[in-house]
Amino acid sequence: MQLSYTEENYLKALLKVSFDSGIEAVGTNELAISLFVKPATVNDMLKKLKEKGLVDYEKYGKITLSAEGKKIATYIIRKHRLWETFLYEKLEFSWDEVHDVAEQLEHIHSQKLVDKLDKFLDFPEFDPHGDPIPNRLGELKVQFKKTLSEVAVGGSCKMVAVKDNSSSFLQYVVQVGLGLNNEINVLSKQEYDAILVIEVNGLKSSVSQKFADNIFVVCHHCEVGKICPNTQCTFS
Amino acid sequence: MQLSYTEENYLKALLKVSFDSGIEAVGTNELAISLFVKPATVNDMLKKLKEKGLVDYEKYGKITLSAEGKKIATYIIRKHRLWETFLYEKLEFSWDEVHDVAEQLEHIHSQKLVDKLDKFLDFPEFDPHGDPIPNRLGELKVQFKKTLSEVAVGGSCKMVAVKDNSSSFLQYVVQVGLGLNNEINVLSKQEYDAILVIEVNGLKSSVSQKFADNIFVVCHHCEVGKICPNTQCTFS
DNA sequence: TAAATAAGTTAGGCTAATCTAACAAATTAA
DNA sequence: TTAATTTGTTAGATTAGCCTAACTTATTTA
Ligand SMILES: [Mn+2]
Ligand SMILES: [Mn+2]
Ligand SMILES: [Mn+2]
Ligand SMILES: [Mn+2]
Repeated sequence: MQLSYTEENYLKALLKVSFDSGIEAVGTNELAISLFVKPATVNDMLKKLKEKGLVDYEKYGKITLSAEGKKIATYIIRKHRLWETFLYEKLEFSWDEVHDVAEQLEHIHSQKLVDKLDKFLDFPEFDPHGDPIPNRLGELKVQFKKTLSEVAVGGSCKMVAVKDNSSSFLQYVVQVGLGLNNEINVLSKQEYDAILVIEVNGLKSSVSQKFADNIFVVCHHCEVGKICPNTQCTFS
Repeated sequence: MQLSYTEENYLKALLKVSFDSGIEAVGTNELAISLFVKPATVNDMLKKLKEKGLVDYEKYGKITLSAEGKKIATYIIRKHRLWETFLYEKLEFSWDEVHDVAEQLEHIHSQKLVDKLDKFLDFPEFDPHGDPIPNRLGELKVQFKKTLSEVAVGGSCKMVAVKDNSSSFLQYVVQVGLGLNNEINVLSKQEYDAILVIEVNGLKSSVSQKFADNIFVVCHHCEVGKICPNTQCTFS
């Protein structure tokens, strides 16, 4: 089934919104916000996607992806993250520049291109933002993780991913000396507004709750797909 | 000016048709054939492109690209050929597979991507089909060349490009043992139907006039951008 | 040069993706 | 449990890119 650029984006948004909210069933308005269109527009498209068997949904009910819809959405994510990795690893893009270009590249239709790109990059498991890249079968590594705001004062952790992929946020992350796999010490937290003082590679910074909510961390002994050897670890 | 996928294809077709025919001014029907649409459709688009200052044309007159239109069309060609080179050189695509994917990739909007890709490929001057790749300034290497059908019986030459980029033709070229920079000896030619007997790396094959019209060749002493040291050379 | 043919244009219609405005159903609060 | 609010749907319009059928202009050919 050859889908349009737009149809693909609706499927991807559905997967992303349900993943981010933690709830499988998604509403029309929610989806409209995520796609920067009006609810009426979403409603039209939903009818078409239902017709094609890509979403399950009844009038006034919640929306979920069908098995086929989810497969396609996952494939789009796979392409997006492979392209981000390519741009970052091979073309010297910085991690805040890759997303917008990948938004375009993810819609190129060529199975061979995706497989060859995957091989060229040596089958990467994570993209430049720490997000897992689905493999040919749609499987991905699940990382047990918390946000930086959940880490106790006095504790330390390792950054493994970012939640917000916007250029402005990512540039800010770099500014406080942070990058993937960096150690973070949480020195103190304000009662009143939850402002955190953190230390990264000797550099101390004050960051907001909002900032800390968008940084994913694990215990610094944690390894992907394994049980953490640290018996005190509260992440896995 | 951010153009649509379709508008870009019209500009590219205009450049290609005028280049292939050797005549700058192009007609509505000609363009329609090349784009697989109807003349009426071309007419609609022409009005829009004229409005945007990308083509010069008056009702019932011939069509030419404006300076701006030509610049954009050349940039699309640059992207197309860089992507073909990437697929061929880095992702193990064969030369008959690259064109269709490049037709999609040429529409990705990112100046940085193009420049970085160019650098990653070490600023290639020719694509896998022997076509010149315009540089950042839109300049390209012009190769003096003839078609294989113009070579005299008993003569020899070197293949430098193909005219037809279709998968079926390119596969046929490989089948007779030919590739870029291979030496070809023209052993004989039939009076009646111009069937040629050629020899490539010791392999003899009979090829049609149509085939020979689509193979571009030079003298085997010729080098791009230089005057051939062979005083007998009839190519440059 | 007049008729025939080719080339180009116009009018009107279709579909995909979007919108606004009005309406209907479901949920929440009083 | 009614009223208010939120959420979702429908009807009707718009734009880009395409079409067919009918028409007009330009070019050939007799
Ligand atoms: Mn991204
Ligand atoms: Mn990412
Ligand atoms: Mn090509
Ligand atoms: Mn080419």
